[in-house]
Amino acid sequence: MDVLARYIAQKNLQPGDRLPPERELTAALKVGRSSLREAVSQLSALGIVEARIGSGTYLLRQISAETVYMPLSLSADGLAEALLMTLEVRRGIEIEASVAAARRRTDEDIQRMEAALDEMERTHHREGGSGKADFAFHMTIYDAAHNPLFRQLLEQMHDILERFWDRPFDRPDFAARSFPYHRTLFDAICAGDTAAAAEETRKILDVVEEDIRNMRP
Amino acid sequence: MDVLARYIAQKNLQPGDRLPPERELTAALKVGRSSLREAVSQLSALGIVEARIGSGTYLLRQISAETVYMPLSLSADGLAEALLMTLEVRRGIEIEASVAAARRRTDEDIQRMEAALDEMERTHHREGGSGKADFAFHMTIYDAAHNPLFRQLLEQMHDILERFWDRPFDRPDFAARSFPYHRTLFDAICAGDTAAAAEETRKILDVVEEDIRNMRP
DNA sequence: CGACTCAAATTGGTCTGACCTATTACCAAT
DNA sequence: ATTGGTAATAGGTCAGACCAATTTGAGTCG
Repeated sequence: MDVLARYIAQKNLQPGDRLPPERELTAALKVGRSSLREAVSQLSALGIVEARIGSGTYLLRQISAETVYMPLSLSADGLAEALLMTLEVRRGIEIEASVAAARRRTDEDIQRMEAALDEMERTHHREGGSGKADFAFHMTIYDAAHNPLFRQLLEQMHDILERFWDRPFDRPDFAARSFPYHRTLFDAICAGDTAAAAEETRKILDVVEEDIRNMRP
Repeated sequence: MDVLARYIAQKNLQPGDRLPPERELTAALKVGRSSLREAVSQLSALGIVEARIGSGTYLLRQISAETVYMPLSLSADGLAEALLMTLEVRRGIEIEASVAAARRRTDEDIQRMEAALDEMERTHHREGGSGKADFAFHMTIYDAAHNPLFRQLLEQMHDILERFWDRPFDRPDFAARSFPYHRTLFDAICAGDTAAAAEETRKILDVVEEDIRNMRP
């Protein structure tokens, strides 16, 4: 796997790029196809690469020689319980992300966040719910924190939750009461007010938690 | 990989147990050896399993049918940067864990936490450093939060970081200044004072962050 | 000229069987 | 009881064949 990763890094492949076919890689790296496939298989398990049958193997995330891999495995029984448990963890991470964003946001970050917030408010007034626009706004906050782990963790937690609970974030009224706090959170981050940023984030997630509890049968 | 994972879960294998040899597994799961090896390879990349040549393949962490895998990859310039990034995330999670512990700790939790704290203080006065006992105390807090995700996440983050930085948590003076805050954190959790628990946790991690920054070349 | 069809080439996925090397287990000699 | 060496065991690698899904492109029809 290290040899393959080094090859990818050295060729300077970008996310979306296609790797050479396996039979070519075996020649280039001078290994048998089984070994090569095990390496690809590992990168695939780590979410670095995606193999599409008949098409090719594609790079999903950029890697370098210094890339550190941090595979986590989580188990919980019961969907609603699992959701509430992950929400609790998410609250901690999300608050810290907001604090970091308030501390490190650049002017560019502010522009991106405001654009996403405007888009979200438009969608909200037009369709009632926010859904994807809401998530997009939060993503701009993670990016403003300038720590890639925030985005990776929260993005993947979001993905996983969405897979288990049928469209919880697309319901028109879901977490609607959290709507006004998004603007106040944005203001706090702009002002560099870490305490207020933490507080507004907590308010948003409290609404989400309440709504999840109410949705539970 | 799913088939293999299901097999392990169904056989109720525990961490440390040895899996059947590959040639037997191929028969049991009715797949070729290459496919089986790719699955093992993936579990190995995810840190679930460890293959030791000539000896066998061993289970490292328990898995179940509902286990979700969340592989993260972090590219930073240098290990210290990576450590600081993960520390920032860890701070968020750890604070939330302390808050949850202050809210939900039982009498049993308090007993376990106090025992671990006493042990840690003894070790500290005897050897100067705390090391494993420190981590053991924090683990009792995660358990007192009564949300298994906290322990799983923080335990794994700890493991992974330890692999990359040579014994950072065993240095005699590392994070020594955080020592008194452990007792105050324990008191806050006992008293159910969530705000104080958050504050003391933050103090501990601030010391850790400072020490990491100072250790940097 | 454009859209559709279908066959060939490409590409990842699987299986088999062979051989290598490190580890472990066992048994005989001391 | 200890030691030494040998055989069995187990993971690691390689080669070659075949399968199935996708992509490509030539040819055909409207």
